[in-house]
Amino acid sequence: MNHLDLIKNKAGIPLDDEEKRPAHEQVYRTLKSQILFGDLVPGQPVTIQGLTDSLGVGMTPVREAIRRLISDGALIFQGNRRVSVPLLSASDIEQMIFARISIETELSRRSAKNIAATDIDRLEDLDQRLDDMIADGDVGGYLRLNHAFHQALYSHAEAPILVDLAERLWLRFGPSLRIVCGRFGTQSLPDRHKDIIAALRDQNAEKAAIATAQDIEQGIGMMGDALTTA
Amino acid sequence: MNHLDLIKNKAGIPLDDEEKRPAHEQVYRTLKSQILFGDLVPGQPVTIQGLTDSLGVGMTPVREAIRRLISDGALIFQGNRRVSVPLLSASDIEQMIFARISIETELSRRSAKNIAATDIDRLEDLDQRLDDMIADGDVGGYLRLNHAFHQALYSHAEAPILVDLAERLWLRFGPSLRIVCGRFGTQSLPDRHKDIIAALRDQNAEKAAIATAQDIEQGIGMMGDALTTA
DNA sequence: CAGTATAAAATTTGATCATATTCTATCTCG
DNA sequence: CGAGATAGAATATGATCAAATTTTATACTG
Repeated sequence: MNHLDLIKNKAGIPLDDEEKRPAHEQVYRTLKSQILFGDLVPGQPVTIQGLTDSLGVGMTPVREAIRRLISDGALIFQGNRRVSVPLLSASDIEQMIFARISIETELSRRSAKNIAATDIDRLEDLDQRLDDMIADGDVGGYLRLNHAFHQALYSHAEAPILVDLAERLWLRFGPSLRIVCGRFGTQSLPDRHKDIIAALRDQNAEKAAIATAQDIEQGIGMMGDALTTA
Repeated sequence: MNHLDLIKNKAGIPLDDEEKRPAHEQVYRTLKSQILFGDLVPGQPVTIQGLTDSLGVGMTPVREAIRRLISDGALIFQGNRRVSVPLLSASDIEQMIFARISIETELSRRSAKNIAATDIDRLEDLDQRLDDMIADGDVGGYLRLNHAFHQALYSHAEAPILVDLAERLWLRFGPSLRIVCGRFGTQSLPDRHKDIIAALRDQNAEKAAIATAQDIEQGIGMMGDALTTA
Protein backbone atom coordinates (compact mmCIF):
# COMPACT_ATOMS: atom_id res chain seq x y z
CA MET A 1 0.00 0.00 0.00
CA ASN A 2 1.77 3.12 -1.18
CA HIS A 3 0.75 6.75 -1.20
CA LEU A 4 -1.18 6.38 -4.43
CA ASP A 5 -3.91 4.33 -2.86
CA LEU A 6 -4.53 6.98 -0.27
CA ILE A 7 -4.73 9.76 -2.82
CA LYS A 8 -7.03 7.76 -5.05
CA ASN A 9 -9.56 7.16 -2.34
CA LYS A 10 -9.55 10.80 -1.33
CA ALA A 11 -11.74 11.28 -4.40
CA GLY A 12 -14.77 9.74 -2.74
CA ILE A 13 -16.26 8.61 -6.05
CA PRO A 14 -16.49 4.84 -6.42
CA LEU A 15 -13.76 3.78 -8.81
CA ASP A 16 -13.85 0.53 -10.73
CA ASP A 17 -11.96 -2.10 -8.76
CA GLU A 18 -8.46 -1.53 -9.99
CA GLU A 19 -6.85 -4.86 -9.15
CA LYS A 20 -3.10 -4.50 -9.32
CA ARG A 21 -2.32 -2.15 -12.13
CA PRO A 22 1.25 -1.06 -12.84
CA ALA A 23 2.40 2.04 -11.02
CA HIS A 24 2.63 4.16 -14.15
CA GLU A 25 -1.02 3.42 -14.83
CA GLN A 26 -1.98 4.38 -11.30
CA VAL A 27 0.02 7.59 -11.47
CA TYR A 28 -1.68 8.41 -14.77
CA ARG A 29 -5.13 7.89 -13.31
CA THR A 30 -4.33 9.87 -10.22
CA LEU A 31 -3.03 12.83 -12.18
CA LYS A 32 -5.87 12.59 -14.68
CA SER A 33 -8.34 12.80 -11.86
CA GLN A 34 -6.56 15.76 -10.37
CA ILE A 35 -6.56 17.56 -13.71
CA LEU A 36 -10.11 16.65 -14.65
CA PHE A 37 -11.52 17.87 -11.37
CA GLY A 38 -9.35 20.90 -10.98
CA ASP A 39 -7.03 19.92 -8.16
CA LEU A 40 -4.31 21.45 -10.31
CA VAL A 41 -4.44 25.12 -11.20
CA PRO A 42 -3.86 26.44 -14.76
CA GLY A 43 -0.29 27.61 -15.14
CA GLN A 44 0.89 25.53 -12.21
CA PRO A 45 4.25 23.85 -12.86
CA VAL A 46 4.35 20.07 -12.62
CA THR A 47 7.73 18.63 -11.70
CA ILE A 48 8.81 15.03 -11.95
CA GLN A 49 10.71 15.06 -8.73
CA GLY A 50 7.86 16.70 -6.89
CA LEU A 51 5.55 13.89 -7.97
CA THR A 52 8.00 11.13 -7.13
CA ASP A 53 8.17 12.57 -3.63
CA SER A 54 4.46 13.18 -3.10
CA LEU A 55 3.27 9.93 -4.69
CA GLY A 56 6.01 7.74 -3.28
CA VAL A 57 6.98 6.07 -6.55
CA GLY A 58 10.11 6.21 -8.70
CA MET A 59 10.81 8.56 -11.55
CA THR A 60 10.09 6.20 -14.42
CA PRO A 61 6.36 5.70 -13.75
CA VAL A 62 5.95 9.42 -13.14
CA ARG A 63 7.72 10.25 -16.38
CA GLU A 64 5.50 7.87 -18.32
CA ALA A 65 2.33 9.27 -16.83
CA ILE A 66 3.42 12.82 -17.61
CA ARG A 67 4.18 11.94 -21.23
CA ARG A 68 0.74 10.43 -21.62
CA LEU A 69 -0.90 13.52 -20.19
CA ILE A 70 1.12 15.75 -22.48
CA SER A 71 -0.12 13.70 -25.39
CA ASP A 72 -3.64 14.15 -24.05
CA GLY A 73 -3.20 17.91 -24.03
CA ALA A 74 -3.79 17.83 -20.28
CA LEU A 75 -0.28 19.10 -19.60
CA ILE A 76 2.03 21.15 -21.80
CA PHE A 77 5.72 20.74 -22.40
CA GLN A 78 7.30 24.18 -22.27
CA GLY A 79 10.33 23.77 -24.50
CA ASN A 80 12.73 24.37 -21.65
CA ARG A 81 11.95 20.89 -20.35
CA ARG A 82 9.42 22.20 -17.89
CA VAL A 83 5.86 20.89 -17.72
CA SER A 84 2.81 22.77 -16.54
CA VAL A 85 -0.97 22.84 -16.53
CA PRO A 86 -2.15 24.76 -19.62
CA LEU A 87 -3.59 28.24 -19.59
CA LEU A 88 -6.37 28.50 -22.15
CA SER A 89 -6.75 31.33 -24.62
CA ALA A 90 -10.09 32.54 -25.97
CA SER A 91 -9.26 30.81 -29.23
CA ASP A 92 -8.57 27.55 -27.42
CA ILE A 93 -11.97 27.68 -25.79
CA GLU A 94 -13.69 28.49 -29.05
CA GLN A 95 -12.01 25.50 -30.72
CA MET A 96 -12.98 23.23 -27.86
CA ILE A 97 -16.62 24.31 -28.04
CA PHE A 98 -16.62 23.51 -31.74
CA ALA A 99 -14.96 20.13 -31.28
CA ARG A 100 -17.06 19.13 -28.29
CA ILE A 101 -20.28 20.01 -30.06
CA SER A 102 -19.20 18.09 -33.16
CA ILE A 103 -18.19 14.98 -31.27
CA GLU A 104 -20.45 14.90 -28.25
CA THR A 105 -23.71 15.69 -30.01
CA GLU A 106 -22.98 12.64 -32.15
CA LEU A 107 -22.25 10.59 -29.06
CA SER A 108 -25.59 11.62 -27.59
CA ARG A 109 -27.32 10.82 -30.84
CA ARG A 110 -25.85 7.34 -30.92
CA SER A 111 -26.47 6.72 -27.24
CA ALA A 112 -30.10 7.70 -27.67
CA LYS A 113 -30.49 4.93 -30.21
CA ASN A 114 -28.91 2.25 -28.01
CA ILE A 115 -29.67 3.07 -24.41
CA ALA A 116 -32.07 0.93 -22.36
CA ALA A 117 -34.66 2.22 -19.88
CA THR A 118 -32.78 0.97 -16.83
CA ASP A 119 -29.68 2.83 -17.97
CA ILE A 120 -31.70 6.01 -18.32
CA ASP A 121 -32.81 5.50 -14.72
CA ARG A 122 -29.18 5.32 -13.73
CA LEU A 123 -28.46 8.58 -15.52
CA GLU A 124 -31.37 10.20 -13.76
CA ASP A 125 -29.95 9.03 -10.47
CA LEU A 126 -26.58 10.55 -11.28
CA ASP A 127 -28.26 13.79 -12.26
CA GLN A 128 -30.17 13.86 -9.00
CA ARG A 129 -26.97 13.49 -7.03
CA LEU A 130 -25.47 16.19 -9.21
CA ASP A 131 -28.26 18.58 -8.25
CA ASP A 132 -27.55 17.84 -4.60
CA MET A 133 -23.94 18.83 -5.14
CA ILE A 134 -25.03 22.09 -6.75
CA ALA A 135 -27.35 22.76 -3.82
CA ASP A 136 -24.52 22.08 -1.41
CA GLY A 137 -22.15 24.30 -3.37
CA ASP A 138 -19.74 21.37 -3.64
CA VAL A 139 -17.71 22.29 -6.71
CA GLY A 140 -15.51 19.20 -6.64
CA GLY A 141 -18.49 16.90 -6.35
CA TYR A 142 -20.28 18.74 -9.12
CA LEU A 143 -17.33 18.33 -11.49
CA ARG A 144 -17.01 14.64 -10.70
CA LEU A 145 -20.69 13.87 -11.16
CA ASN A 146 -20.98 16.00 -14.27
CA HIS A 147 -18.13 14.01 -15.77
CA ALA A 148 -19.65 10.74 -14.60
CA PHE A 149 -22.98 11.70 -16.18
CA HIS A 150 -21.52 12.42 -19.59
CA GLN A 151 -19.24 9.41 -19.44
CA ALA A 152 -22.16 7.14 -18.54
CA LEU A 153 -24.27 8.63 -21.32
CA TYR A 154 -21.58 8.27 -23.98
CA SER A 155 -20.68 4.76 -22.92
CA HIS A 156 -23.82 3.59 -24.74
CA ALA A 157 -22.78 5.12 -28.05
CA GLU A 158 -20.55 2.15 -28.84
CA ALA A 159 -18.00 4.54 -30.29
CA PRO A 160 -14.77 4.22 -28.32
CA ILE A 161 -12.75 6.41 -30.65
CA LEU A 162 -15.20 9.29 -30.40
CA VAL A 163 -15.38 8.83 -26.63
CA ASP A 164 -11.61 9.00 -26.51
CA LEU A 165 -11.57 12.24 -28.46
CA ALA A 166 -14.16 13.71 -26.12
CA GLU A 167 -12.27 12.63 -23.02
CA ARG A 168 -9.19 14.31 -24.41
CA LEU A 169 -11.08 17.57 -24.69
CA TRP A 170 -12.40 17.29 -21.14
CA LEU A 171 -8.85 16.92 -19.91
CA ARG A 172 -7.93 20.17 -21.57
CA PHE A 173 -10.56 22.33 -19.95
CA GLY A 174 -10.76 20.65 -16.54
CA PRO A 175 -8.42 22.97 -14.65
CA SER A 176 -9.89 26.13 -16.14
CA LEU A 177 -13.45 24.98 -15.53
CA ARG A 178 -12.65 24.49 -11.89
CA ILE A 179 -11.40 28.07 -11.63
CA VAL A 180 -14.56 29.42 -13.21
CA CYS A 181 -16.83 27.33 -10.99
CA GLY A 182 -14.85 28.38 -7.96
CA ARG A 183 -15.33 32.02 -8.86
CA PHE A 184 -18.98 31.99 -9.82
CA GLY A 185 -20.18 29.16 -7.62
CA THR A 186 -22.22 26.18 -8.69
CA GLN A 187 -25.53 28.05 -8.55
CA SER A 188 -24.84 29.70 -11.87
CA LEU A 189 -24.34 26.34 -13.57
CA PRO A 190 -27.71 25.31 -14.94
CA ASP A 191 -27.31 22.12 -16.92
CA ARG A 192 -29.40 20.62 -19.68
CA HIS A 193 -29.26 17.13 -18.29
CA LYS A 194 -33.01 17.08 -17.69
CA ASP A 195 -33.58 17.86 -21.35
CA ILE A 196 -31.12 15.16 -22.37
CA ILE A 197 -32.86 12.58 -20.21
CA ALA A 198 -36.26 13.56 -21.57
CA ALA A 199 -34.97 13.16 -25.11
CA LEU A 200 -33.57 9.73 -24.28
CA ARG A 201 -36.93 8.61 -22.90
CA ASP A 202 -38.56 9.83 -26.11
CA GLN A 203 -35.91 7.93 -28.08
CA ASN A 204 -35.47 11.20 -29.91
CA ALA A 205 -31.82 11.25 -30.98
CA GLU A 206 -31.98 14.70 -32.52
CA LYS A 207 -33.48 16.24 -29.41
CA ALA A 208 -30.75 14.59 -27.35
CA ALA A 209 -28.12 16.08 -29.63
CA ILE A 210 -29.61 19.57 -29.35
CA ALA A 211 -29.79 19.39 -25.57
CA THR A 212 -26.19 18.21 -25.45
CA ALA A 213 -25.07 21.12 -27.59
CA GLN A 214 -26.85 23.52 -25.28
CA ASP A 215 -25.29 21.88 -22.25
CA ILE A 216 -21.83 22.30 -23.77
CA GLU A 217 -22.38 25.90 -24.78
CA GLN A 218 -23.60 26.82 -21.33
CA GLY A 219 -20.74 25.06 -19.62
CA ILE A 220 -17.77 26.15 -21.65
CA GLY A 221 -19.35 29.36 -22.87
CA MET A 222 -19.21 30.55 -19.28
CA MET A 223 -15.47 29.90 -19.34
CA GLY A 224 -15.09 32.09 -22.40
CA ASP A 225 -17.02 34.90 -20.70
CA ALA A 226 -14.91 34.59 -17.57
CA LEU A 227 -11.75 34.76 -19.62
CA THR A 228 -12.68 37.84 -21.61
CA THR A 229 -13.97 39.79 -18.62
CA ALA A 230 -11.07 38.85 -16.35
CA MET B 1 25.42 10.63 -33.88
CA ASN B 2 23.38 7.66 -32.75
CA HIS B 3 21.17 5.30 -34.68
CA LEU B 4 18.21 7.64 -34.49
CA ASP B 5 19.75 10.16 -36.82
CA LEU B 6 20.24 7.53 -39.45
CA ILE B 7 16.68 6.30 -39.23
CA LYS B 8 15.31 9.80 -39.30
CA ASN B 9 17.07 10.67 -42.50
CA LYS B 10 15.98 7.47 -44.14
CA ALA B 11 12.61 9.20 -44.48
CA GLY B 12 13.82 11.39 -47.33
CA ILE B 13 11.33 14.14 -46.55
CA PRO B 14 12.91 17.36 -45.32
CA LEU B 15 12.27 17.60 -41.60
CA ASP B 16 12.48 20.84 -39.65
CA ASP B 17 15.98 21.25 -38.26
CA GLU B 18 15.72 19.43 -34.99
CA GLU B 19 18.59 20.96 -33.04
CA LYS B 20 19.28 18.83 -30.00
CA ARG B 21 16.00 17.46 -28.77
CA PRO B 22 15.88 14.98 -25.91
CA ALA B 23 16.09 11.35 -26.92
CA HIS B 24 12.52 10.53 -25.84
CA GLU B 25 11.29 13.22 -28.20
CA GLN B 26 13.38 11.85 -31.04
CA VAL B 27 12.16 8.33 -30.42
CA TYR B 28 8.59 9.60 -30.41
CA ARG B 29 9.05 11.35 -33.74
CA THR B 30 10.76 8.38 -35.28
CA LEU B 31 8.03 5.98 -34.23
CA LYS B 32 5.32 8.45 -35.19
CA SER B 33 6.78 8.66 -38.64
CA GLN B 34 6.97 4.90 -38.92
CA ILE B 35 3.35 4.55 -37.86
CA LEU B 36 2.03 7.42 -39.95
CA PHE B 37 3.64 6.14 -43.11
CA GLY B 38 3.03 2.48 -42.56
CA ASP B 39 6.48 1.15 -41.76
CA LEU B 40 4.74 -0.79 -39.01
CA VAL B 41 2.06 -3.32 -39.87
CA PRO B 42 -1.33 -3.52 -38.08
CA GLY B 43 -1.21 -6.19 -35.39
CA GLN B 44 2.57 -6.10 -35.21
CA PRO B 45 3.88 -6.34 -31.65
CA VAL B 46 6.08 -3.50 -30.42
CA THR B 47 8.54 -4.39 -27.68
CA ILE B 48 10.53 -2.01 -25.53
CA GLN B 49 13.67 -4.05 -25.68
CA GLY B 50 13.44 -4.45 -29.41
CA LEU B 51 13.36 -0.67 -29.79
CA THR B 52 16.18 -0.04 -27.34
CA ASP B 53 18.30 -2.38 -29.41
CA SER B 54 17.32 -1.09 -32.85
CA LEU B 55 17.38 2.60 -31.93
CA GLY B 56 20.45 2.47 -29.74
CA VAL B 57 18.95 4.33 -26.79
CA GLY B 58 18.08 3.31 -23.24
CA MET B 59 14.76 1.97 -22.05
CA THR B 60 13.46 5.11 -20.41
CA PRO B 61 13.16 7.22 -23.57
CA VAL B 62 11.61 4.30 -25.41
CA ARG B 63 9.06 3.76 -22.67
CA GLU B 64 8.08 7.41 -22.70
CA ALA B 65 7.65 7.46 -26.46
CA ILE B 66 5.51 4.33 -26.36
CA ARG B 67 3.26 5.80 -23.66
CA ARG B 68 2.71 8.90 -25.73
CA LEU B 69 1.83 6.87 -28.78
CA ILE B 70 -0.58 4.77 -26.75
CA SER B 71 -2.25 7.95 -25.62
CA ASP B 72 -2.42 9.04 -29.26
CA GLY B 73 -4.20 5.82 -30.15
CA ALA B 74 -1.30 5.00 -32.47
CA LEU B 75 -0.41 1.94 -30.40
CA ILE B 76 -2.56 -0.17 -28.11
CA PHE B 77 -1.76 -1.58 -24.72
CA GLN B 78 -3.00 -5.15 -24.56
CA GLY B 79 -3.59 -5.59 -20.85
CA ASN B 80 -0.96 -8.29 -20.51
CA ARG B 81 1.82 -5.72 -20.82
CA ARG B 82 2.06 -6.20 -24.54
CA VAL B 83 1.93 -3.31 -26.98
CA SER B 84 1.05 -3.54 -30.64
CA VAL B 85 -0.05 -1.63 -33.71
CA PRO B 86 -3.87 -1.51 -33.75
CA LEU B 87 -6.07 -3.54 -36.05
CA LEU B 88 -9.06 -1.47 -37.09
CA SER B 89 -12.63 -2.70 -37.08
CA ALA B 90 -15.32 -1.51 -39.48
CA SER B 91 -16.79 0.49 -36.62
CA ASP B 92 -13.45 2.13 -35.93
CA ILE B 93 -13.19 3.25 -39.51
CA GLU B 94 -16.73 4.56 -39.54
CA GLN B 95 -16.03 6.60 -36.40
CA MET B 96 -12.85 7.97 -37.87
CA ILE B 97 -14.60 9.06 -41.05
CA PHE B 98 -17.17 10.89 -38.96
CA ALA B 99 -14.56 12.56 -36.75
CA ARG B 100 -12.25 13.47 -39.60
CA ILE B 101 -15.05 15.01 -41.60
CA SER B 102 -16.25 16.98 -38.59
CA ILE B 103 -12.82 18.32 -37.71
CA GLU B 104 -10.99 18.55 -40.99
CA THR B 105 -13.76 20.20 -43.00
CA GLU B 106 -13.72 22.93 -40.38
CA LEU B 107 -9.95 23.17 -40.65
CA SER B 108 -10.25 23.60 -44.41
CA ARG B 109 -12.97 26.20 -43.92
CA ARG B 110 -10.80 28.21 -41.57
CA SER B 111 -7.69 27.83 -43.69
CA ALA B 112 -9.59 29.07 -46.73
CA LYS B 113 -10.31 32.29 -44.88
CA ASN B 114 -6.71 32.89 -43.84
CA ILE B 115 -4.45 31.47 -46.51
CA ALA B 116 -2.38 33.75 -48.75
CA ALA B 117 -1.80 33.26 -52.48
CA THR B 118 1.86 32.29 -52.07
CA ASP B 119 0.87 29.58 -49.61
CA ILE B 120 -1.63 28.20 -52.10
CA ASP B 121 1.21 28.03 -54.61
CA ARG B 122 3.16 25.97 -52.12
CA LEU B 123 0.23 23.59 -51.70
CA GLU B 124 -0.02 23.24 -55.45
CA ASP B 125 3.66 22.36 -55.56
CA LEU B 126 3.16 19.69 -52.91
CA ASP B 127 0.22 18.30 -54.85
CA GLN B 128 2.29 18.19 -58.03
CA ARG B 129 4.99 16.18 -56.29
CA LEU B 130 2.27 13.97 -54.88
CA ASP B 131 1.00 13.21 -58.37
CA ASP B 132 4.53 12.25 -59.37
CA MET B 133 4.62 9.77 -56.51
CA ILE B 134 1.33 8.26 -57.66
CA ALA B 135 2.68 7.98 -61.19
CA ASP B 136 5.81 6.29 -59.89
CA GLY B 137 3.74 3.94 -57.71
CA ASP B 138 5.74 5.09 -54.68
CA VAL B 139 3.35 4.32 -51.83
CA GLY B 140 5.62 5.63 -49.08
CA GLY B 141 6.20 8.88 -50.89
CA TYR B 142 2.49 9.23 -51.56
CA LEU B 143 1.64 8.81 -47.88
CA ARG B 144 4.28 11.32 -46.82
CA LEU B 145 3.25 13.96 -49.30
CA ASN B 146 -0.45 13.44 -48.69
CA HIS B 147 0.19 14.02 -45.01
CA ALA B 148 2.38 17.02 -45.76
CA PHE B 149 -0.34 18.50 -47.98
CA HIS B 150 -3.05 18.28 -45.35
CA GLN B 151 -0.71 19.44 -42.61
CA ALA B 152 0.34 22.45 -44.67
CA LEU B 153 -3.26 23.27 -45.47
CA TYR B 154 -4.46 23.03 -41.89
CA SER B 155 -1.52 25.01 -40.55
CA HIS B 156 -3.29 28.12 -41.79
CA ALA B 157 -6.46 27.45 -39.82
CA GLU B 158 -4.92 28.91 -36.65
CA ALA B 159 -6.59 26.16 -34.66
CA PRO B 160 -3.90 24.10 -32.93
CA ILE B 161 -6.33 22.08 -30.85
CA LEU B 162 -8.32 20.99 -33.89
CA VAL B 163 -5.11 20.22 -35.75
CA ASP B 164 -4.00 18.10 -32.82
CA LEU B 165 -7.25 16.14 -32.88
CA ALA B 166 -6.87 15.55 -36.60
CA GLU B 167 -3.26 14.44 -36.26
CA ARG B 168 -4.35 11.96 -33.63
CA LEU B 169 -6.81 10.44 -36.07
CA TRP B 170 -4.19 10.19 -38.80
CA LEU B 171 -1.98 8.25 -36.43
CA ARG B 172 -4.75 5.73 -35.93
CA PHE B 173 -5.31 4.87 -39.55
CA GLY B 174 -1.74 5.21 -40.83
CA PRO B 175 -0.75 1.55 -40.67
CA SER B 176 -4.01 0.28 -42.13
CA LEU B 177 -3.95 2.84 -44.92
CA ARG B 178 -0.53 1.63 -45.94
CA ILE B 179 -1.80 -1.91 -46.20
CA VAL B 180 -4.67 -0.85 -48.41
CA CYS B 181 -2.46 1.25 -50.66
CA GLY B 182 0.01 -1.57 -50.90
CA ARG B 183 -2.73 -3.93 -52.00
CA PHE B 184 -4.54 -1.69 -54.47
CA GLY B 185 -1.63 0.43 -55.62
CA THR B 186 -1.53 4.20 -55.77
CA GLN B 187 -3.34 4.39 -59.09
CA SER B 188 -6.68 3.80 -57.43
CA LEU B 189 -6.17 6.75 -55.09
CA PRO B 190 -7.73 9.77 -56.79
CA ASP B 191 -7.58 12.74 -54.47
CA ARG B 192 -9.63 15.89 -54.31
CA HIS B 193 -6.66 18.13 -53.77
CA LYS B 194 -7.22 19.94 -57.05
CA ASP B 195 -10.74 20.79 -55.94
CA ILE B 196 -9.47 21.99 -52.59
CA ILE B 197 -6.88 24.23 -54.21
CA ALA B 198 -9.46 25.66 -56.60
CA ALA B 199 -11.75 26.44 -53.68
CA LEU B 200 -8.90 28.17 -51.84
CA ARG B 201 -8.18 30.35 -54.86
CA ASP B 202 -11.87 31.27 -54.99
CA GLN B 203 -11.73 32.03 -51.26
CA ASN B 204 -14.77 29.81 -51.06
CA ALA B 205 -14.60 28.22 -47.61
CA GLU B 206 -17.66 26.08 -48.11
CA LYS B 207 -16.39 24.63 -51.35
CA ALA B 208 -13.08 23.85 -49.65
CA ALA B 209 -14.93 22.05 -46.88
CA ILE B 210 -16.94 19.96 -49.33
CA ALA B 211 -13.86 18.98 -51.31
CA THR B 212 -12.11 18.00 -48.09
CA ALA B 213 -15.02 15.82 -47.05
CA GLN B 214 -14.91 14.06 -50.43
CA ASP B 215 -11.16 13.58 -50.14
CA ILE B 216 -11.61 11.97 -46.74
CA GLU B 217 -14.43 9.72 -47.84
CA GLN B 218 -12.48 8.50 -50.83
CA GLY B 219 -9.36 7.88 -48.80
CA ILE B 220 -10.70 6.14 -45.75
CA GLY B 221 -13.80 4.80 -47.45
CA MET B 222 -11.50 2.62 -49.49
CA MET B 223 -10.13 1.23 -46.25
CA GLY B 224 -13.61 0.28 -45.14
CA ASP B 225 -14.27 -1.49 -48.41
CA ALA B 226 -10.99 -3.36 -48.20
CA LEU B 227 -11.81 -4.45 -44.68
CA THR B 228 -15.27 -5.76 -45.41
CA THR B 229 -14.24 -7.61 -48.56
CA ALA B 230 -11.09 -9.09 -47.01
C1' DC C 1 26.37 56.08 -1.74
C1' DA C 2 22.33 53.72 -3.84
C1' DG C 3 20.59 51.26 -7.41
C1' DT C 4 21.10 48.51 -11.26
C1' DA C 5 23.38 45.40 -14.09
C1' DT C 6 26.40 41.51 -14.75
C1' DA C 7 28.65 37.25 -13.92
C1' DA C 8 29.55 33.23 -11.53
C1' DA C 9 28.32 29.70 -8.21
C1' DA C 10 24.84 26.85 -6.19
C1' DT C 11 20.61 24.58 -6.34
C1' DT C 12 16.96 22.53 -8.46
C1' DT C 13 15.11 19.77 -12.00
C1' DG C 14 15.28 16.86 -16.08
C1' DA C 15 17.36 13.02 -18.92
C1' DT C 16 19.46 8.78 -19.35
C1' DC C 17 21.17 4.44 -18.11
C1' DA C 18 22.25 0.07 -15.64
C1' DT C 19 20.44 -3.05 -12.49
C1' DA C 20 17.19 -5.63 -9.82
C1' DT C 21 12.61 -7.30 -9.42
C1' DT C 22 8.16 -8.96 -11.01
C1' DC C 23 5.20 -10.78 -14.21
C1' DT C 24 3.69 -13.58 -18.31
C1' DA C 25 3.86 -17.16 -21.43
C1' DT C 26 5.85 -21.16 -22.96
C1' DC C 27 7.99 -25.51 -22.37
C1' DT C 28 8.72 -29.81 -20.10
C1' DC C 29 7.80 -33.68 -17.47
C1' DG C 30 4.99 -36.57 -14.67
C1' DC D 1 -3.76 -32.76 -19.55
C1' DG D 2 -1.98 -30.15 -15.56
C1' DA D 3 1.62 -28.40 -12.40
C1' DG D 4 5.98 -26.64 -11.97
C1' DA D 5 10.23 -24.81 -14.12
C1' DT D 6 12.29 -21.61 -17.24
C1' DA D 7 13.17 -17.91 -20.35
C1' DG D 8 12.03 -13.57 -21.94
C1' DA D 9 10.04 -9.21 -21.40
C1' DA D 10 8.12 -5.42 -18.71
C1' DT D 11 8.27 -2.76 -14.49
C1' DA D 12 10.53 0.00 -11.14
C1' DT D 13 14.46 2.05 -8.64
C1' DG D 14 18.56 4.70 -7.71
C1' DA D 15 22.74 6.59 -9.48
C1' DT D 16 24.83 9.75 -12.55
C1' DC D 17 25.18 13.40 -15.76
C1' DA D 18 23.45 17.61 -18.09
C1' DA D 19 20.68 21.64 -18.34
C1' DA D 20 18.19 25.49 -16.50
C1' DT D 21 16.93 28.53 -12.94
C1' DT D 22 17.82 31.06 -8.96
C1' DT D 23 20.81 33.16 -5.81
C1' DT D 24 24.64 35.70 -4.52
C1' DA D 25 28.50 38.44 -4.99
C1' DT D 26 30.87 41.85 -7.55
C1' DA D 27 31.41 45.68 -10.55
C1' DC D 28 29.64 49.71 -12.71
C1' DT D 29 26.93 54.00 -13.30
C1' DG D 30 24.34 58.02 -12.01
